[in-house]
Amino acid sequence: MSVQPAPTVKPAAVPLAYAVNCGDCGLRDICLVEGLSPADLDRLTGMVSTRRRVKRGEPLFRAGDRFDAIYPIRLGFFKTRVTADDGREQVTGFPMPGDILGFDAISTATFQCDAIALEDAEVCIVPFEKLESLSRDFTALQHQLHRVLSREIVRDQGVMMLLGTMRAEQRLATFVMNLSQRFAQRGFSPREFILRMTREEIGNFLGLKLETVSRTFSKLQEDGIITVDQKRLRIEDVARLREAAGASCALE
Amino acid sequence: MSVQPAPTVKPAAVPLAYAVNCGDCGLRDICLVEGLSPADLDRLTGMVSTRRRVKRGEPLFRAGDRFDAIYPIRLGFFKTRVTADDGREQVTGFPMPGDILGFDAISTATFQCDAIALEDAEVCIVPFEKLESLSRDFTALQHQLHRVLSREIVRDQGVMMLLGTMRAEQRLATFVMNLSQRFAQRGFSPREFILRMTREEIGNFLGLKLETVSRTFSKLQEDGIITVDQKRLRIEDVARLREAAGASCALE
DNA sequence: CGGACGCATTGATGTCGATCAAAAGCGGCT
DNA sequence: AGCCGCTTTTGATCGACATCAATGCGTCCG
Repeated sequence: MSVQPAPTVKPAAVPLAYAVNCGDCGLRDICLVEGLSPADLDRLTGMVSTRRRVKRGEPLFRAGDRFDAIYPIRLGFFKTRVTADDGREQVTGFPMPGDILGFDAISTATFQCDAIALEDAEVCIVPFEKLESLSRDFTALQHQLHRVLSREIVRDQGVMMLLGTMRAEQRLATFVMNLSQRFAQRGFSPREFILRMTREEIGNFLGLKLETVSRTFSKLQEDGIITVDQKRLRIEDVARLREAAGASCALE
Repeated sequence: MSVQPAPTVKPAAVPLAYAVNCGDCGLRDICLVEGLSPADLDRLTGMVSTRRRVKRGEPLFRAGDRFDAIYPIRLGFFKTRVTADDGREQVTGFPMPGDILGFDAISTATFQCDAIALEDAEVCIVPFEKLESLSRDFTALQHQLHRVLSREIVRDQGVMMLLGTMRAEQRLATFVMNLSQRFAQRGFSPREFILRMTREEIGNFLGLKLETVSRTFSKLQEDGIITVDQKRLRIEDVARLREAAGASCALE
């Protein structure tokens, strides 16, 4: 099976690629654009005319790189990863189209994590100075920027909850619920999708070893809650999956 | 011993309390104020004339409360805590003077966590709409707000690294190193301080049980790295503590 | 076609931290 | 002072997940 550029089930109404401006972009409701007037949209679009493609396995940026833009994702999954001095790595998330990369870099003007494309991907380039400048003129954009930054903080709290208080099965169920919801938000099937990341990457994110991820997938499958075949995952019983997740799947 | 309003060792030059404006505040270098001109400071000060005291054990805000201001801490330790539907709790941090509470609330205009005072405390009240408005006029403030939001995201990445990859001793050593550094930044002794939180709260933050925290403190003490007597902690060997922390103590 | 490599699955065993339990220290209150 | 409750410490045991190991499967490539 070849690497697919988008999740299994394509939405009827929302062609993700090839939009030429933010107003037409299928991701407008998720990205920076919410609540902006058409005229405002034109100004925003003018700013993000540049795009960048990233090949599978390659970094969009690395920790230490100089920061000058944030990157809304147009296409493809990424992983973000921080590395400690002694080499320990922690995957901090799996951003997908509509999510925005680079907020960790604002504080020091230097990226603090690596962003690696898990498949061939494409991002918008939003020069941060321009964004700041535009958001001074332009209240709706300012609000939206602050909301998106805050949303990232809330997401991180959810991950802390997961890592700090959940057992393996709950972590994995929460992870699957979260992916499902995010696919749904983007117009894809919440019931069946392709896992873009390896068991090891999932495990690293969830604070588990890859063997535990594999075993736990198998157990959820034995229980009839999901079906997993390699990277293809289907949710068979949403209610019981939610139950297994402990009813708190607020990672995003 | 009674509850002390400030850490053990008082700095000579920086009286924290009783500053009447942001320019005089001992926390200016940590809080929102960095890089602002005197005139700018006056305008900022005008906005935060209100303060609020919070008694030990009481909440400054709770999850679900309506958001309209952020709260730079002037005095006292807090804990922030998120609660899952099923009652699981996760302490997400121990903010201290100079840290700012409430950024999790911007995205939904509703607080997502509880902020509980661990001792009698005092915060500034910064109405968020006014702050946004002022930061539109006022580039340095806008930058600083973005930096502080981003800093919070980076901090959270550090916590994920801790919860996802470290073993108990490493977690606790990292925690102590982090407290030490934050005291140092604020002009207090990095070598000796009072723990404002219980073993249970530490454990909850670090993803450990209180017994494990206690045992691990005892072990670090046996090894001559620290001395702990109830809530009083002294670092005896910074180098070995750093080593035990795995050389990555970047929680803040 | 066949071999090699990366990824996933499954089993056997080990270990760190959780859990259960008891006792002691300290602070607060009457 | 004296009692009570909360916090902390320490010990004994248990269990979930890590670790070590072997095998299988899919894909890529010579």
